Amino acid sequence: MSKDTLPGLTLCNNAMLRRAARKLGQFYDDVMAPSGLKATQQGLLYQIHIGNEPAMGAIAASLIMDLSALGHTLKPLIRDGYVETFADPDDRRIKRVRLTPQGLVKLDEAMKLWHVAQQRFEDVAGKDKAERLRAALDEIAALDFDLPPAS
Amino acid sequence: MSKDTLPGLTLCNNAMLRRAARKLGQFYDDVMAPSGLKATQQGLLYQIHIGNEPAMGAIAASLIMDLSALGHTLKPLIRDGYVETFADPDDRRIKRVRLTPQGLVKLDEAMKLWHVAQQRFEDVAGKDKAERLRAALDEIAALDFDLPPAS
DNA sequence: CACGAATAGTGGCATATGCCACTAAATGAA
DNA sequence: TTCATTTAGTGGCATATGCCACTATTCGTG
Repeated sequence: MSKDTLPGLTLCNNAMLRRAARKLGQFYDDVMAPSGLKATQQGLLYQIHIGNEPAMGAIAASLIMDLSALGHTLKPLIRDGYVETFADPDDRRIKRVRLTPQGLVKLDEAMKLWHVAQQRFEDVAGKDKAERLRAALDEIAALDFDLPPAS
Repeated sequence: MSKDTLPGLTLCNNAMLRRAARKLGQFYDDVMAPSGLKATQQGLLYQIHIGNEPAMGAIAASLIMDLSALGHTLKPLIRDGYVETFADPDDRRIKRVRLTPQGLVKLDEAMKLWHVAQQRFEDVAGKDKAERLRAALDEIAALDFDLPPAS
């Protein structure tokens, strides 16, 4: 195939996903900036909030995030006093996570901005389209790419 | 709203996008691992390849990526000898990028793996669904979130 | 009970991305 | 031509994510 007629990056599912994620991330981050939180941090605080003092592993699993990545991401939030951790009394391997009172206040503040971004997105993209998109993304997150065992 | 009935993260467009991106990224990275390249790097090499010695700004724009982020991402590829840069003779502010011969070889190798991942994804997700998804993601990338000027 | 296997996290290292302040180069207007 | 402005990148700093090797616990079994 000649270079001039090569298909663009529009063909790679992964590349398109990342590109859209950068775009949307920049927008949400922008709107949330006044709170001092990135959209990812707001999302993480929210996830912790709706969980029942979730274990790190549980959070990582629901966000489809590497456990160590979660640990790293949590650090600035702990440092800033929004989140605290404690060992599960029944299984000391397990570390549970919860919001501090300040974390709760900050989350409230951030959620207001999140609503603005979310609303703006749905206004621009269309509510139906947004909903269908989220459903499609949720499906992808649930896919199983494992090849069946060779035997 | 009570904590028990709070909606999950399934409602945030941005969070869902990032979550799906992590999932798919892990899969593509996994398949491409034998080449020593991450999916992002393969995508970047490809983008450079199909461009005509593109300027950094042009690459950043088409990937919707911050210019400085592109610079950072390029560094390991330059260090490993896959990519080289040179100043545009007509405008020395502009830095153009091209693959080295080794970069071209590496890209070929990576593309073979990319095809495997891409094919597997489409087998599992469905070809139609994948195509519709990419189209939706492309639309998002093209959206304009700016509010009309206040005046 | 003793010990090997499985589970949950941590820390180090590397890439992915962004923002901001700063520099170099090109441009346009006085 | 001169100088303010705009354009294109760079470097530093910070977060986002992942993998791997390693430690601490718990569990299951002989």
